[in-house]
Amino acid sequence: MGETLSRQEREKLRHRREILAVALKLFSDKGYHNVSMHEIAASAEFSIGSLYKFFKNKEDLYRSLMMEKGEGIIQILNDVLSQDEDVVTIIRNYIAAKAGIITNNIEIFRLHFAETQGASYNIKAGLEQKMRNYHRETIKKLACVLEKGIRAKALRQADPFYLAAALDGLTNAFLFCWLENPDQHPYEANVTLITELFLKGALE
Amino acid sequence: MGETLSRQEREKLRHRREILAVALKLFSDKGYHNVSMHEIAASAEFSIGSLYKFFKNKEDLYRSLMMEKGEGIIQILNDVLSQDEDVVTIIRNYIAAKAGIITNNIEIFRLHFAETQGASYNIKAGLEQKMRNYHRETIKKLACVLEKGIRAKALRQADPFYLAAALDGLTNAFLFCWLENPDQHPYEANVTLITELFLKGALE
DNA sequence: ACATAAAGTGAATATGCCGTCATTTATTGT
DNA sequence: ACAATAAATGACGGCATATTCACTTTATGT
Repeated sequence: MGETLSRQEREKLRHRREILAVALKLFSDKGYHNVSMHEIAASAEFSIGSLYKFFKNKEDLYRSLMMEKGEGIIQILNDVLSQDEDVVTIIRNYIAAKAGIITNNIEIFRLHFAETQGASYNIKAGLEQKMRNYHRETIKKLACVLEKGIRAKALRQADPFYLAAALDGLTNAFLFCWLENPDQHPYEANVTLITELFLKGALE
Repeated sequence: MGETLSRQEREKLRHRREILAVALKLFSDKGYHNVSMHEIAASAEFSIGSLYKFFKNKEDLYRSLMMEKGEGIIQILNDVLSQDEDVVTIIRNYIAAKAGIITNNIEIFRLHFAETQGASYNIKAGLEQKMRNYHRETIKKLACVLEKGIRAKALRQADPFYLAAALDGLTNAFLFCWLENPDQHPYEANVTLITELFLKGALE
């Protein structure tokens, strides 16, 4: 399909993206509730009215932000988990891929963690549900990969879902270290340690 | 010190605690910003005016809530980590203790995760800083314990801080499973799996 | 019984922000 | 050059909610 967009349409898209980028920065710095539409408008150098031409309301803006970034991320992880490699290689690739994803999306993650975790029926219920499902799906996909490893007697006999959750948690731990102090705790430098820890444990 | 409080003083404290309990419930259900002082007042069966007799403002109420619960929790973990036992036993006790703590404080954790993670300078800056320090201190204390294990050649040669972070992340992963679905993923049932995974890894 | 203090109340105030819409400015086609 | 259409503007209405304070009720001490 030769999606030929007119200049005007391309400009419009660019403006939309600019607004989203500004909003992401502000939200991730200050939190959803502490950023006003006026502030976003001013920061993006548009009028408030214009914001409402692009997005139905504040929630819609937030929703668009999360969904559009989120889908790209899921895609990447899915690709890694669909590779035709042996389990250990895929695990290593998964750990490494997460590094790249986070590096390119710190703000999104900050925001996601700030607005989402725990609170079950916050506003944006539908969206968070969807994001959570994405996450769960990824974990499940990871679990499938691990299950093959278990059946091949490469991995320990255990519920693959828990193994997947464990790997997810392990990587997150290092990611948090890194988020708190990017210079002192570079995630990428620890990919090997994470892999080793997950596979062989902390003993000896 | 025989802190003899008059009946009136005891009542006042009780009222204060009741308000905090109600606020915790509401906050953890709906998120800080989606609960009004009026709602807390009504739910606690006090007038708004009374709330402001107890707490300077909404933020002060929240702050009190987090600090008072938080300090108790830190205390428990510190105790576990100060036991005079071998490393592996302490690790197991730590994992188990976390189960108890979370069981008794689900709301606090929901709330903490919802309001705190990631967003670096949200409101309540001072408080979150303090909470984060508490967490860091606990991790450090855990790291000290692990370091002894490393020196004794019981644990793998690695930065003890990272090992501590890893254990923290691993337990959190299971806690999240449990938070999302308490019946299907009881944390307590998995203490052994967590310990095994941390010590020996996923390989088999 | 009475005075004094403490606890409790809620209408009223002040603030801040979401979202609208009548109007202005820019762009396109003829 | 000139409609006709699309994009952009920002003052303003309306609403939710934090906080105050003048007042009422309850408790305490003499």
